Amino acid sequence: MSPRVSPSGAPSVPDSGGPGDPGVDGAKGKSTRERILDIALELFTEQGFDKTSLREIADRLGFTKAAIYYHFASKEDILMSIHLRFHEFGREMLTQMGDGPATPEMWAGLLDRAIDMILEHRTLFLFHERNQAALENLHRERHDAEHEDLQAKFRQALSSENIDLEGRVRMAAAFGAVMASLAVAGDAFADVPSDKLGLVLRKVVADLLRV
Amino acid sequence: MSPRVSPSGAPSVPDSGGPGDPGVDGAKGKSTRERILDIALELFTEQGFDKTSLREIADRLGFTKAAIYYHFASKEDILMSIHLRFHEFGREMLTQMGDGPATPEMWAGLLDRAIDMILEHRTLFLFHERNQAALENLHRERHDAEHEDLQAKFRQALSSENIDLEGRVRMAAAFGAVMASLAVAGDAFADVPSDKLGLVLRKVVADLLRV
DNA sequence: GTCTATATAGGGATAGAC
DNA sequence: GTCTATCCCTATATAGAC
Repeated sequence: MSPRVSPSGAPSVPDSGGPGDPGVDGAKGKSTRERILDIALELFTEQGFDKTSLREIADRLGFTKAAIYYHFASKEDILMSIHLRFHEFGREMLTQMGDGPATPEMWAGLLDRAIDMILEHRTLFLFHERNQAALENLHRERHDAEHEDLQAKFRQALSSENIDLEGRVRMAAAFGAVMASLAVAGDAFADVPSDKLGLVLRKVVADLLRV
Repeated sequence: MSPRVSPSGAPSVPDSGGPGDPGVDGAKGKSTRERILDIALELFTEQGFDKTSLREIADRLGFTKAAIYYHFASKEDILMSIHLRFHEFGREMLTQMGDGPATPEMWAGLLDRAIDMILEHRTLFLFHERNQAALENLHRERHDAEHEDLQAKFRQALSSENIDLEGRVRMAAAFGAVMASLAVAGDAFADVPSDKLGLVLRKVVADLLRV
């Protein structure tokens, strides 16, 4: 318990990963904190969260595991930080949905954005696919209100009274179709240019939702 | 190392879960081995493989964790045994595919069967969804030739030269659509009767593959 | 900001009694 | 077929030096 606060007063901004924000030290690239997150994302995606030790992460970066505790309060804190990057996208989707009842048209628009996001952050989405268990444990402990909202909205849309069963199944199916094509079977289409793949997927989604 | 062989000479038959094979002891239901697998499947699906200890499994069954080692050589052996149940379905799909090039029609037939299987063994598929990382580690150690075959065939179909990109994406999408509707968003459609859900899904798949 | 050294716990696995 | 007792290792996490 008694989580230690990150020493740098910096808020946990959604680091876009771009070459934007300069590190605290040299003018050179990313801060140590971000470098830890990058390596962690890579290893967690490859081997899974539980099978990856802090030692492994530290070794890759050239220092010892204890040093990590300067930047993060715990191993779970790292997991959470990565999850937060992902969460940004969810928030965007949420606002886009508004609070009216979900319609197939809206869903199509949502997935349209999602396709771009997934294409651009493939590993991040793959990470979520492959670490569902660890992430659920995370939410069981820390009750993230924001996450609940998102999840609830999602489920609500999929159980909406206004839409018949077939329509709702089609919505779920469209979502799964996108995820499977981009994240899960990712390396099967790895050589396909993103724009081309995106184009086909949009067609598939439109077809599926009949819009 | 030096894996201990299961004492009961029984081959690891694909226990269908039915009330078929009587236990060794009383005429009453399942053998201890199967009861362990059932509880393990439940806990692994709920909390994840790594977050579930042998102690937890044993507690649920009313004995201590050491007793488990009479039935299984290791914790991974339990994971493997559960995975083998799943593998039966893959094998069936494999033979159904034959060795000719995959066509959308064949794929539709494949998914037609898959829908039934998933509907009937939802938790088993959900388990696989949520423990992808642990399962991949399993295959990294023990080189399962059969599994390689299945995986290879799957990828091969998705990268087949005979089918254009859109066709292949549609195949991947169809698969993802089914998985998402049945396993991932499972509780959203939990109250929907299986036959009704299956019917809609078949329609969606046919639509998606244009057959 | 990064390090060494160390505390502590929990989990997987073994040996052998009953 | 199930149990107790125990070994051993790894991993998280802490304290505090540089």
